[in-house]
Amino acid sequence: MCARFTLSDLEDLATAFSLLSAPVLEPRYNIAPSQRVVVVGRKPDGSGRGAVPMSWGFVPHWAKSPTDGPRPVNARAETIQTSAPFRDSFRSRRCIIPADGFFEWLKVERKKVPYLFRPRDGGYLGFAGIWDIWQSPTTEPLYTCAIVTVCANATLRPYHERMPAILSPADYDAWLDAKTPAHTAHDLLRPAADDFLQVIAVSPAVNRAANNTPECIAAL
DNA sequence: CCAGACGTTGTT
DNA sequence: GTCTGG
DNA sequence: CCAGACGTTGTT
DNA sequence: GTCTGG
Repeated sequence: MCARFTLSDLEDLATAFSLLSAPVLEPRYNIAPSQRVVVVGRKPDGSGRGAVPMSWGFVPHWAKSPTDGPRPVNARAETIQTSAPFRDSFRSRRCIIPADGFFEWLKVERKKVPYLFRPRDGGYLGFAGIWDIWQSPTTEPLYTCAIVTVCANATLRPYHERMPAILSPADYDAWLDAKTPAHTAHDLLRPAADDFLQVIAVSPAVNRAANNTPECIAAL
């Protein structure tokens, strides 16, 4: 789940995440794997939050190359503390990936019909994420991230078994703080409340990753 | 000991 | 069918 | 996630 | 990097 999302309403991004600025100037209606995403983290000196662009699709720091092996866009909460690629990042490189909605598909008569899920009352989603740096002697460091998934809630269940872990704003600091104990951080990974998200049928325009227009998030 | 795998989703 | 790129 | 490409030999 | 299988 969550292999496509949107970040279109930039007006309040900075205030929603206590950022002085965000590395995004253009709205994004159709964010797909391998593309650049905004990642919110704690500044190294601990003085609040910062936003950094990263590539969506996790590459562990020990990978032989970024193209050797899969680049998962999701990490299962159930196994994130023990899986080899993810466990170090879960301990010390947690982040929040802002969105204003995400997409799922239903297969209807062999066609993929997309739906947009977003907060019923508007505002942002903060996906729980993890990140890592991959480096080689001859290239720039590659920053990558993945979105943590949990079981679907009642809203998602007809569409998919999994959903992104959506943090409540009150938990942002604890999630980002590398000093937060792993079991405490893990307790923050829960399905959203059943009444939190609304479902909106949208145009198949979103199916093509190259389509990055408001049509992708407009209700049919 | 070294060599090789390590991750996700969906679909069947 | 399966892998890669977006 | 979906969309799109995927291969060879020989010859230029 | 670290763990598993041979």
